[in-house]
Amino acid sequence: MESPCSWPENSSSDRRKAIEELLKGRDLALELRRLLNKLSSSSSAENNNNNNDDDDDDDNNDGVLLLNQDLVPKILTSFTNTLSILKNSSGGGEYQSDEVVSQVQTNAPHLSWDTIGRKSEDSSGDSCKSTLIVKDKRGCYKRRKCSDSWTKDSSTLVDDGHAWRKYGQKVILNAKYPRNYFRCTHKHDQKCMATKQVQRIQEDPPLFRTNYYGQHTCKNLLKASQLFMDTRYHDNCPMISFCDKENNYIINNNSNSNNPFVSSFSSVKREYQDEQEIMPSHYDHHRHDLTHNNNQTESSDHCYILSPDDHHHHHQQQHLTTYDSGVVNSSSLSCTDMGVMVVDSVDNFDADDLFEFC
DNA sequence: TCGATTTGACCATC
DNA sequence: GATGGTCAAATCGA
Repeated sequence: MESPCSWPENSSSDRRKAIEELLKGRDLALELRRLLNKLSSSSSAENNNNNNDDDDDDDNNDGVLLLNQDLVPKILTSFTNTLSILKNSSGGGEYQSDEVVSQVQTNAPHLSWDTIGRKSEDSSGDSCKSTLIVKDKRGCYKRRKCSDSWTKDSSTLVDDGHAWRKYGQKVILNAKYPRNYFRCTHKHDQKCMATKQVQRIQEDPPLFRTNYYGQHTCKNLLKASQLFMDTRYHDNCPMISFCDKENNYIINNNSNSNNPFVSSFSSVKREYQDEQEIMPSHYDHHRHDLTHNNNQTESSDHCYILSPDDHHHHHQQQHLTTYDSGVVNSSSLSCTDMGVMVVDSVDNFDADDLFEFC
């Protein structure tokens, strides 16, 4: 199996920077945990005594102030920097979290799109005869030879933040699973010609290959990576989503219509629905996450699931269940008003594990 | 009713 | 002729 970690040789400094940022983030998270534990203990003590102790209030206020003004921004900055480094190291593509990405920027004939939305090739070579395509001929197209394309291999079907619409499915010769064809939802309204093909290529462990063709030109809904980053701007966001090795995003189930995440996710959700047919079991897995089913016992690497009903229990220790190679581990996390979760077992965090995801 | 999916047909490329 | 990519009518579902 192809190694999921593929840092370019010239990005060793990026890797080092990323490690430094992650270590910094870990230290800050530990500090945050310490503060939260302090707040939690003083809060519970206050409840037990039922006294209005001014000193305790001051301590809590100071702690919250410190969280708001110092630790949380630092932690967010640390992870933001790390993601930025990873993004830059990924060859100019969008932030890739866990998939194997092989960008294929070939020196191929430049693909252009004709006025009727069908692509044609600009080529001076004799072998690439440019042909005019008549729209009213059904199925008329130029077979894709090469283009601005890249490939992702992933163990799960991941949300790339774009709205896709399935337009075809094809049984491929010598392939066990059919290939699914997706185009950008905004193909017609914004002339966005990005497409992708998703095909399951391996049964166990499940592996999916997604080929992307063309760049999005649409002003799409928020991309997944942006969504993650933007959580810092939503003071009321009940959680920060950690993306695990399987890219099982933890989704806020709070139906807040003002949250662009919610509205934008609907389109992605449809994609998952579609891709259920590609990998029903993993789609179920996604669905489990989306519905925050904590009773899940199905194995999945490092799957963090949060009980949906707990996210508004501020300053309260919450239970985080991790599934690691079939062994259910438990660690605790803290959730604050700022929507920050801290994995209690951060000591076990290995930065190299993260790099394997890149 | 409208948007998304399914699926057979069509056509370019190999 | 085989194969793969796309279209679009039919169908589905919210």
